[in-house]
Amino acid sequence: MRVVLDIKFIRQNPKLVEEKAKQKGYDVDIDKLLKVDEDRRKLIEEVDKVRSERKKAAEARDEKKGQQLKKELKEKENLLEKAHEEFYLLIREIPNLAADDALIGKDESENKVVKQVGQAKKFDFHPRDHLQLGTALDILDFENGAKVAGSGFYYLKNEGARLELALVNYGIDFLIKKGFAPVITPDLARAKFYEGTGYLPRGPEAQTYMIADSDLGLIATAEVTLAGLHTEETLSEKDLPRKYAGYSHCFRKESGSYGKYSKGLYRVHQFTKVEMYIYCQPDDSNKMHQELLETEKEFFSSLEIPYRVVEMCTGDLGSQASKKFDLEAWMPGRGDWGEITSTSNTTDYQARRLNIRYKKGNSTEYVHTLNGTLMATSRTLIAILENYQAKDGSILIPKALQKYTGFAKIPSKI
RNA sequence: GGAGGCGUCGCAUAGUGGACUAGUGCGGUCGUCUUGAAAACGACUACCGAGGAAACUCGGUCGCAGGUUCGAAUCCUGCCGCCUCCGCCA
Repeated sequence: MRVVLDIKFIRQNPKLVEEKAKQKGYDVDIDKLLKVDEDRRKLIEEVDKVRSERKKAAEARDEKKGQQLKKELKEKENLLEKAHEEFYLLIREIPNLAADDALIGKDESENKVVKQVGQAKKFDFHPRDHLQLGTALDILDFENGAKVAGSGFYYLKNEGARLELALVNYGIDFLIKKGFAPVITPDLARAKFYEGTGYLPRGPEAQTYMIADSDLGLIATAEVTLAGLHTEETLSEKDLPRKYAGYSHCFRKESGSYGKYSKGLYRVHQFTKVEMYIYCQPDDSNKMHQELLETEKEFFSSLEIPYRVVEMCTGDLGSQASKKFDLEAWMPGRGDWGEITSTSNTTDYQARRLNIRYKKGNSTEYVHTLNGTLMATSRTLIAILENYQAKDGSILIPKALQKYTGFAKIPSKI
């Protein structure tokens, strides 16, 4: 595991790092970190010195001295290893710095709606929720999903299945036109890629399904596999930015999530997602983040689904992000807005942990990485079914999507 | 799933316990020569860490992690990956 923030930067700006972490709601002990860092560096010097002596003794074929140095080295190396462990334990807890222009706030209640596109749709009848609609139309089947895989799993059937495929195809085409390279990623990844992207694959809070007797987990987002794509690589300046449109299934435990807002497709254990992921030069990442947000907006505008843009405040950024925006679509079934996309600028946080760099002139630097949801099929289906429903329970298909579905309407069966 | 082989610097290859301070070729960069270019010749050509204002010094890295040894690219164990053959199978 590599460092999260540059330790040299932390040494030089301890107050700033502490304050920025506090804005995110992280209580970090910088003094302890710096103390451990100092001890660690002292031990490195000592170990290097003994190794240097060992080398000389070996060259002189001095067995007696060599044996003695070997013992000494072992002791010092053990101390150093302990110091390293302690150091990494502390430094990995330090969150990425929020951007200087990030919205300050303590939790999600202080997030801010920065834009709204379209109006919360009004119906001249009482709108049904997607679960009622989908079940009645025989396109969505949670009952058999539960029978076969458990609560939170579902079957998409008939026009439902075709709708998901159409959304994926539309999404991928949409991104290809914007210069993204389409990629189908593995749906499983080794634990180090979860850690590298800033997710915890194990532990009580973990969202990830791990495969028993292995180091593999089912991915919760293609962000993990798309970041893994260039792990341990040094890219060249001329192939940046790299933009990927990743297609994958996503698996989430969602343990402890209940309530009316978790109903139906809103919170499920498996869904399909088209994810955008960008590697770029540090100077470009703000611009790229805006592009990701604009792309998400354009996509949902094209589907004519009402949405609003929410800027996350520092308390809701998580460890990885320096800045983050969500799109929330109008969901008539619940009569409220619900999250459908999220885009983060993770600056060099993931790049440091996964060692993804690029050559800039003579020097080698960490890239910046960004991610954004183009579209998760489950929640997009909610928005389409609920916003496009007619009084008789039939569903109109958004115009932009008709070319991909091959039908313009799901006829009522009510 | 079974058997065997392999993993060395951007690429190709040498190296099988101490002179490896990892050699050589190709590629690349710079220079000399040239009106210009080519050729030829010469130099340089990986990454990480610690110290230092810097020049630089020291340490580590031969797929990854351990081990044996005064000393490991080289020997041993585990893991990862690749190749060949067999079996099975969409």
